Amino acid sequence: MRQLVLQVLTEQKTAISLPELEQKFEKADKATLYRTLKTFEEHQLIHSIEDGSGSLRYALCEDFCTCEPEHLHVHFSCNKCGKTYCMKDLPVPQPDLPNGFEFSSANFVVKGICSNCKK
Amino acid sequence: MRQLVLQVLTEQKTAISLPELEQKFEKADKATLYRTLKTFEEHQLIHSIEDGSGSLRYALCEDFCTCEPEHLHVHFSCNKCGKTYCMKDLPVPQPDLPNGFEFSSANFVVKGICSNCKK
DNA sequence: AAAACTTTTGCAACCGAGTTGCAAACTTAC
DNA sequence: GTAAGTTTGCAACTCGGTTGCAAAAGTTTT
Repeated sequence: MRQLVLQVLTEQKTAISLPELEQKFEKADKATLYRTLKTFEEHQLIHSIEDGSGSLRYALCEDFCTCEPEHLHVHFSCNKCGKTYCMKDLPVPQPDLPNGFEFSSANFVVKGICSNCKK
Repeated sequence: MRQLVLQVLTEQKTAISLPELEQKFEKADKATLYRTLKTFEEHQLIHSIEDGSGSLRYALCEDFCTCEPEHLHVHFSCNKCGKTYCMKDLPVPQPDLPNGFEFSSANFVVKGICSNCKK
């Protein structure tokens, strides 16, 4: 099962949500897929994005990604097709927080129209 | 009802979620509060933040806020107390998107420990 | 002030994403 | 082959959000 999920993930060009993953299989149980994603995430194989669609989306991490703040990248969520892209070349800036606030992670999602829908 | 909700909102130092708002009242119905927030949001009195807590949070907009991209600010979500702060002084940077991608909005949430929990 | 109409509210039901307990199926080790 | 550990599937449940509908409250018209 995990191997199959991994395969689907590698084939994806955009981040996938649990419900979408369910549909890809029709056979596997939601709970299994859910736990698979959690396991992958724990082992830093994938990262999760809160794109505001109501469901978390997941995408493969880069090789050697340690999921540290410096490695975070911007995500783009298309208002039209709903796809969520990993902008791996766009690092998340670390803003100057006020005194006493400690940065540990960040979620930066840009919304708009993707190049595919724009055409 | 709306007046009461507005009052609660002005008293808040951090963004509030629908379930939290419900608790503040004990009397009013979820649906009423829900619709109130939606109405406020439509009229750009408040803005919503997806802080990844599983529930949307709302906070009052600044006077004359038009909710345009340039007016967006960073939000900070504390991992300890769960509060979500509006960093009104920190504008959301507009990253250089690849060709064909059109920016329309953004959600930038920094996570970590807030100054209050740090003490 | 009553009638007609509009708006707001409360209830109940529902949906969808995520999550968990538990027992069955499967692996691996001995 | 049996015991121990792991993975899977089912079912049930939680929780935030959302909607239809009818009652209540508020407005306007006459």
